[in-house]
Amino acid sequence: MEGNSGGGGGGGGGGNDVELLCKTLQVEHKLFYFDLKENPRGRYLKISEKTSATRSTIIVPSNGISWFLDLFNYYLNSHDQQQDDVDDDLFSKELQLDTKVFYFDVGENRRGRFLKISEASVSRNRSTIIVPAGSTRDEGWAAFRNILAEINEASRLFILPNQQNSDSSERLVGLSDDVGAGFISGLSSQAATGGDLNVERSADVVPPDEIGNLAVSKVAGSDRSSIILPLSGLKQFHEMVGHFVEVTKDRIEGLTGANVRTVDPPQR
DNA sequence: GCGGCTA
Repeated sequence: MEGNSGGGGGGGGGGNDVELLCKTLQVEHKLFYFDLKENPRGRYLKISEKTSATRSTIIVPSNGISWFLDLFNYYLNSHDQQQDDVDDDLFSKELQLDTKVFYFDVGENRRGRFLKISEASVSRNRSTIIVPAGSTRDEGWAAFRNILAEINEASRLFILPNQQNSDSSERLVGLSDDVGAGFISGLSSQAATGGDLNVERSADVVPPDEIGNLAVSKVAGSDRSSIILPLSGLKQFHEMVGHFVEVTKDRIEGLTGANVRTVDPPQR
């Protein structure tokens, strides 16, 4: 049931799980590692928080990534609307995915605000990560949310090469890092410029026909991975992230029989 | 260069 986890000698690429995407986020002095992995049982996102002397990890099933994304949007929005009499307890949510339960709680102390995410699963110790809201404008949560959004889309668009070279000799495919984070000029194909985007979770950003243009680069030994979307998809993606902020709030608050519940705080 | 988490 549990696989033979005792065989491997420690970190690195141990295990048969395939790494699809790795990202790193630094919030204040914490480091968060995002590893999208896949094994014959399915796909999951491993989120690790690394502190000076502590590391903790939660494992999010792939179907939970979008819920995490929604919840982070919820906390960002809720904090943005400066509601007067809101206690931190009202921000408690729990997310149930299969047999796991993730508890989301907002706390605050002298260091600032933070979001505590605890994973409770059967026969395994509860593990917790704490995400600082950030010093200004919740940039910590926002950065976390952005990475979740990227991974969420990546997981849906990811193409797993049929034949993987286990060696790290993979080369970048038609990609130059010099492009940077800016715009890719030219090629202004028939990308939808603004207008009405009917973005829903179930709707794919890029139709499957265009997936062939998708190029994925993996930098071996680096904490950076990049995904190249077709230009049309890129534009939609950009607008979609903004769109999510509005869509998500209704989703979270209007949840009916879904996985997320608002948790009533225990009475003191 | 922090510091929160709980069993």
